[in-house]
Amino acid sequence: MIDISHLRQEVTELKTAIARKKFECDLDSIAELDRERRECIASAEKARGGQKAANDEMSKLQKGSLEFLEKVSRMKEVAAEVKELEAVAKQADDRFQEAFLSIPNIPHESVPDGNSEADNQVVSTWGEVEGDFPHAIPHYDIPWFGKMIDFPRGVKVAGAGFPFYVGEMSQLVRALINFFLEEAGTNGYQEVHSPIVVNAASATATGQLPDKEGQMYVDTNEDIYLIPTAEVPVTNFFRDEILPAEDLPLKRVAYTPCFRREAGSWGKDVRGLNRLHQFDKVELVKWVHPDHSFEELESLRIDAEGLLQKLELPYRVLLICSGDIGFPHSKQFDLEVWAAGQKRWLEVSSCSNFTDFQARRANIRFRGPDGKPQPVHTLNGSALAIPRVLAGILENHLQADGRVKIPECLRKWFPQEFIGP
RNA sequence: GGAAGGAUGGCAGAGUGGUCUAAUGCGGCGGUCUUGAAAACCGCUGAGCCGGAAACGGCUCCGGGGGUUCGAAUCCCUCUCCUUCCGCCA
Repeated sequence: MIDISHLRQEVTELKTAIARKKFECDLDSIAELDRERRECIASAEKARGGQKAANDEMSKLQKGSLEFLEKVSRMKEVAAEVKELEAVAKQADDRFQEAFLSIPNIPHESVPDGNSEADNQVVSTWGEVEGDFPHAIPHYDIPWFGKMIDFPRGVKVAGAGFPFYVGEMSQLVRALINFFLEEAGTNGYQEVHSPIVVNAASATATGQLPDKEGQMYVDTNEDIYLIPTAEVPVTNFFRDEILPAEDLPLKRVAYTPCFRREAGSWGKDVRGLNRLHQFDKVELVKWVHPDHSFEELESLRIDAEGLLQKLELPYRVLLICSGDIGFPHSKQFDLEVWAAGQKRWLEVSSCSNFTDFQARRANIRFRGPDGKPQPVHTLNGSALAIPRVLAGILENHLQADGRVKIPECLRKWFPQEFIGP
């Protein structure tokens, strides 16, 4: 949800900004709905005020008196009128709110123009990208891959996209989770262990509903959703709260499984670990003062990048263009690992500043210097998504003897130097 | 799953149809007094929306939604959540 003053006072600027996102959105008629709504509310409140004043007088009259009875019959009309005007006002308000909620967040001025992912900018690259990897093969073609990550049994037990990680591979997953959590702790993020289901209110606050309903697994009996990312429960931790200004910035990290139906992407890049219905991810979330959110986005991205560097994985940083950025995002960086075997980039992290967009929906505020509550800015970033990092490790660290070298930083939780036959 | 009782301001807790613009207490903020502090005393004390340049004024909010009534924190329906007891259980 954007700041309504943009709609009232800077429609032209707002139009330009929204147009950059390639969203269809009729701001003129939404502004008109706002005017209608305010008119209706004003007349309903006026009528209601009159009714209240009359009621105060009535309370001073003798209950059964002639004057009282006269007044009752007169007030019946007023009551009906108030009811009618209030209904009209509520209708106008609902119409406006629904339309208003459909306005996407404003892209930051530093976000480049563009129509699609083809226009995303490569900000930087790190490591031996597209270098000399004589043994490189796609991770799913490594001879022992199927033994350690069992897809057929996952299909039998759950369905496609729900593999088992077996033995040393399971330990490696656990090592990655521990490594990510511990690094985040060092960087000042407090660890939380979160619910992995959320209610509709939470999913609406972060923007999954109504926009991406089809992407989530839902239990209609309980009206709860399996989370597509820890962003949803963790951001909602402070929903409907006013945070002490001195607590900002607040930083949290959570490991959770994530569930995505991936409807509509059937058959697209789904081999091996590239795209799963359930995967593990460590997520960073920040609530910050509005003045510092874009600096906080930089440090968030640097926190995520540090992990890839310690894992010795070549990667690039993409600045997502205005046409490819998400509905609630103001600015977004993606981190992509170079998968040397598949010879393609795999997205392992998305770091975003939502400015006040989620905070307004979620009603997360802090007290400004004037004592008035105002929305915080929220940010989050994967650090990192485990299966694709695993794919990166398998493809980039594969040795001539068919084993895979495990990065030094994981040694604490995974004592062996190699994994494989 | 069964039964009963609850949900009121930052917290505790009154209020069962008409100055409730919600008592009282605690906490918090400001002031008086004091060398300073404490105590005591005095004052203030939430959120949203509408109008307004502002000062300020109005409307809404007593878990959510709906209803009854001229009038609802208060009565009715419904949903959610909490507590206690019983049952089952990691």
